[in-house]
Amino acid sequence: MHDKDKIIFHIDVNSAYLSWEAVYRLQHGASVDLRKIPSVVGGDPKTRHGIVLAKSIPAKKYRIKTGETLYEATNKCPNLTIVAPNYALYMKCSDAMINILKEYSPHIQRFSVDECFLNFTNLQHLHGNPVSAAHRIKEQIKKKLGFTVSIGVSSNKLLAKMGSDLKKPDAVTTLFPEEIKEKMWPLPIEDLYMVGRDTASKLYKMGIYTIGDLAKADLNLIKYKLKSHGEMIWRYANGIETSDVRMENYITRRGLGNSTTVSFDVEDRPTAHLILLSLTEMTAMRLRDSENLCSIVSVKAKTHEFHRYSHQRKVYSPTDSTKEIYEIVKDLFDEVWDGEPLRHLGIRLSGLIPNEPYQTSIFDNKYKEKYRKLDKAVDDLRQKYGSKILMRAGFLHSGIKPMTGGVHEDYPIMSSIL
DNA sequence: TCTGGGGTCCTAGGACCC
DNA sequence: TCTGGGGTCCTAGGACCC
Repeated sequence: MHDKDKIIFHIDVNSAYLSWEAVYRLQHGASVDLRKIPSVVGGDPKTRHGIVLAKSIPAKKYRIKTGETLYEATNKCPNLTIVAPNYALYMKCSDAMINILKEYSPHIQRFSVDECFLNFTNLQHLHGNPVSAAHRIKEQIKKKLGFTVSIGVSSNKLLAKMGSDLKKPDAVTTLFPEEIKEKMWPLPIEDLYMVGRDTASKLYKMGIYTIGDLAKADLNLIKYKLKSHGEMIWRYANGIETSDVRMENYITRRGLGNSTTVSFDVEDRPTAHLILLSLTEMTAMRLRDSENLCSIVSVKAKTHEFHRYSHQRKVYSPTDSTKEIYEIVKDLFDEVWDGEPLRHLGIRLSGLIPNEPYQTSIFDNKYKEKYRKLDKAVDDLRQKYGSKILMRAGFLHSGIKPMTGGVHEDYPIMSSIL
C-alpha cells in the first residue's frame, strides 16, 4: 500500500484539563461552566506549583498562556477563576474517550492524555467515508462524555496533527497533501510541530517566517544550520512523514523517572536524601511494574536560582532494586551537590533491559534475592492497600511523603516522537 | 501567591582503543 | 620530539513535545 492511501485521524481534546474539570463540576451541581468564563486549571503557588496547566477560551482572550505563572495570569485577568488539577479524573476521561474510539478502530496510538492517533485505513467499508466518520466520533464523544474534540484527517500523522490544530473547538478538518499549500504554508513557522522558541528564532534570522518559507528553503542550508532537526522540520513543512500508528508504546519505552518541586528550599543533606528516597520508591516500583531492569541511573537538581544540572552513572549489573538504586542515587547526589539551596529534585532510570527470569538469574545471588523478595512484598501491599500502607522509618514526622511522583502514574506514556 | 512533571532525541566533548 | 585518524562508549546539557 502506498502512503497516500493511508487515512489517519488525530483526535485532540479541546482545553483538555479545563474541559474535563468543567464537565465534572457541572455533573456535580456546579452552576457555571468553566469553559464559558475566564478560568484556568493551575497548581498551588504556596507549594511552588503555581503555573497554568490549561486555560479556557475566554481566558485565552486575555492572552493567558499555558505554562505561565498564576501570578502573571491573574495580573492579566484579575477575576480569573482558578481550579486545582485532578489527574485521576483526567485519566478516567481519557480512558472513556479511548473506549469510544475503539468502536471505530483497534489501531489507536495514545500520544498523550488528551491526544491520540487513529488509523482509519481500509475502514471505509465499515464506517463510511473518513470525514463523516470523524464527525460521528466527535459527536459521540460530545454526547456521551460532554466534552468537545478537534479531529484532523489526513494521510499521515504529522498532517493529521497539524490538521486538528486548524480549527478549534469542536471541529473536523482535513489536511491532505494537496491542501498543504493553501492551509498549512501560510501559518507562522512556530505553529509547525517541533518548532519551538529556539528553532523559530534561528529560522527568523534566516528570513523564514512561515511554514511555506521553510518548505521552499534550501534543504542543505537548513541542514547546515540546524543539523538533523532541521531536516526533520523541513520534511514536516513539506508534509513528509511516514511513521506508523503505534499501538504499543510500552515496547519502545526508553526510561522512566519522577521528580518533584519541593515547597521549601532543600539546604541539608538528610532532607535531600529523604526526598530522593521517596522518589526512588516510586520510580523503582514503576520500573518493576514495567518488567525492566535499568542500567543507567541519573539524578537531577534545580537550584533556588533555577540553574539545572544532572549527574548519571551506568551500572554494570542492571537492577530493579529500590535499595540498590537508592545507594547509587545517594552517591550521585553527594558527588555533585555543592550545598546550594535546591527547589527541585528528580531521578531517572534508563538503559532499560527486559527483566526476563532467565536473565536476572545470572545476576542473582542470595543477598540480592532477599531484596528482590522485599521489594515484591512492598509492591504487593501498596498495590492492595495504597502507597501509604508502608513507609520507611526515616519518613516518620519528616513531613515528606514516603513516595513522591506519579502525577501520571500509569498512563499515559508521553512522547514527543510521532 | 513567582516559574510542574513526564517524556524523547540530539550533540559535543572527553576517554579509550586500535 | 612530533603528533594520524577512525571508531565506540559515556556523560552533561539542551531542545522539543504534551
